[in-house]
Amino acid sequence: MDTPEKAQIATPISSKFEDSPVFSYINSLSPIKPVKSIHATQTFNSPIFASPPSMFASPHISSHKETRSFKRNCLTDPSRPEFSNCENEDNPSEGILGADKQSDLCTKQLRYLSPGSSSREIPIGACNESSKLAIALPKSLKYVCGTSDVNTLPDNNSKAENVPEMASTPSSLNKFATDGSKERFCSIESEIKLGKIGQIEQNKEKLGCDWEKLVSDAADLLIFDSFIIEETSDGQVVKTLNSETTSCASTVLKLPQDNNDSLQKTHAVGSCKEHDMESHVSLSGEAAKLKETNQAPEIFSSTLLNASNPEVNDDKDKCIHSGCKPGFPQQRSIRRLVFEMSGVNKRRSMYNYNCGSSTSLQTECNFALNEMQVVSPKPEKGYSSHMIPGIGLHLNAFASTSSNINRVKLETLASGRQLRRMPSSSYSSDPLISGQEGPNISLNHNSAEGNLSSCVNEVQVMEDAASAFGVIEEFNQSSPKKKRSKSEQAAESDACKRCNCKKSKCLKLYCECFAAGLYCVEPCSCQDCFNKPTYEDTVLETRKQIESRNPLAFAPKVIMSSEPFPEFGDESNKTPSSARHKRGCNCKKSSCLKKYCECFQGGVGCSIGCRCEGCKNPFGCKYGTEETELEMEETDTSEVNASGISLQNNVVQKAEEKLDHVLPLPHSYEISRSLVRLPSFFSGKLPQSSLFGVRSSPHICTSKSLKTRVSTWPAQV
DNA sequence: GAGTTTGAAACT
DNA sequence: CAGTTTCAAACTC
Repeated sequence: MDTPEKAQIATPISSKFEDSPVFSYINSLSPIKPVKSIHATQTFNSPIFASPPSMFASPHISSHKETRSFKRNCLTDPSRPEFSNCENEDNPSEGILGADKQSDLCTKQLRYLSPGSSSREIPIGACNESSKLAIALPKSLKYVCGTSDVNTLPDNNSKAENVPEMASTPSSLNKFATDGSKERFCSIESEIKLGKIGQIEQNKEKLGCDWEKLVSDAADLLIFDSFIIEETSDGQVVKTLNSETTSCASTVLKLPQDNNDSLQKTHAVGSCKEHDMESHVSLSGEAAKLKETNQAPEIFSSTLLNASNPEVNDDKDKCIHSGCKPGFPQQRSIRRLVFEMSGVNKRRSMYNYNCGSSTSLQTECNFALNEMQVVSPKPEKGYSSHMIPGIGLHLNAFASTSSNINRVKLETLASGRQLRRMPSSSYSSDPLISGQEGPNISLNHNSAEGNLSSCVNEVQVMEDAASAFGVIEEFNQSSPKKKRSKSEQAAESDACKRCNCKKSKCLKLYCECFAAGLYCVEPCSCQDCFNKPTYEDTVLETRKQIESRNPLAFAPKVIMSSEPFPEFGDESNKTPSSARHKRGCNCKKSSCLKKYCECFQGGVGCSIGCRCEGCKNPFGCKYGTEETELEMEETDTSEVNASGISLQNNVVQKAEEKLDHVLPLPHSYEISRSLVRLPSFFSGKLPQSSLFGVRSSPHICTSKSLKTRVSTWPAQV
């Protein structure tokens, strides 16, 4: 079920690679060349990854991590097409684990490796230390390939002990044998690195088939690491990284069948575990991988659950969210899991859509977001609770992107204000959500032209919207500080509050929680709720149905338009950005001035896509500047209530003021302003670092956060 | 807190 | 696709 995509992607690339003149040329070259070519390939494959020189090491690395997962998904490392195929990987394990475990095994492996991936992060330090890693890792990796090959073909004996059936296995291995390019690389590298890799070899032999299976992932991982190192390295920590990687991998290998144990053990590995957050990121990355690989959602979910829970528990104390109750973090994790699981399915569908067109932007964004979201096992500061209903978790995920984590931290450091705005700054551990994530973000930025950038924009939009709401909120409050803090408190206390469904059983889009891909939790006052882990199957099934009906049902409702809305004048930019509601509103009586209006609720202007009547959306009237202005005048002379048109004038202005206030950094300041004033300009063109580094706040991006901020003010309006 | 309004979601 | 119904959030009192 999962292989098709991979196969499709991997095979073509592989053949391409082999057929290309470059390939033959490489073959004729010295052993070292191939390595470089591989690197080049990776680099080439990861145009998205091409992260701009980052000022901070950690973000940089993070981006790579994310990149890696992405690479797997979209680009499929040409160097490992054979490996990419789960079937092939699993085959070797069949004898040991059984067919039913195959998918599980893949998943596990990915997961296991994820901790190892954390080692990548460790390498941050290591990276700095060693410049050779880039080479060493790939080599070791290659070596692995070679090994597997060797083991499979000539040296079955060694494995036979542990894995008698292995000998027959390896269609994948056979592939290796036949695949000259790969094999050659592997063998060559093996020869070169043989001395250094003795350790690995030993492990390999011990591990047997498992090793082979892991190799693919490990290879990817290692290569990735090397890649990272290559960029950042200048030292000689090659061994360190190898050892780390090895240890991680070995750990993984040793505990392939026991998810829980393996996970824990993996974390136990010092090198792998250095940072919980890091681990989370890795985990998320792996999760994304799994999704991409179409691994069984259940497996993933369960695994993730197991894996995440412990950490979540650890984070219990960290849950500073006022609304959070003891144990709530767990719930949140569960909720998130739901989303993740569903996200898997979603992603599949979405992924297909990505290839499409109209929805590609959104889809990809969602995709990325989903990944991020998935990864967010560590709801550090009540992020999940900050989701904005209707806007979609995707954004949330995006906000909480693992990549963001790093950046967010940096941001926090840069300006304390961020803390207030983004209490979840640390939450960053969350995914892609971050929205799919720091690294991802980097990727996004790098591929500025890509849809991902749009995703970023989306996030930004949400941020702006949130800010705008905050502005409105402040604007409407007589004693800003006091009331505001009050409202914020209320909002935060409400952050964990979710739905209030009575008849829908929380299995329809009416339900905020369900729509957001979350399980209902304690704060919900729903009745007869089925949106609980207990009814996981039902939830997933329902989601499926809804998605089958409308693939974008769970997609973000507010999307960033890469192109400004021509129909709008410059003033249309009253919207923080060129974001628009994906489907448009249909307001008739609210004049798009109340939260009944999804556009208004999302902090975006109405577009021609809206069927609203008498639109007065302060964020941008669908009729355009002229009409908006006209209406403003009319309202001015007539009955502009506090919430009405007056807001239109004030929203942008206040937003800017607030932004000024909020963003102490001149740089961010300028960006913010430009975002507000020049959506078209900003869309996809702002420097990544600017957008995400300064302004990307998971908190803001979360639908809940937005909601939270907004929740108090409409009434006041 | 109860009741009303509103528009999205769901249904036909 | 349009019309109607259902639903829950937003809003008012």
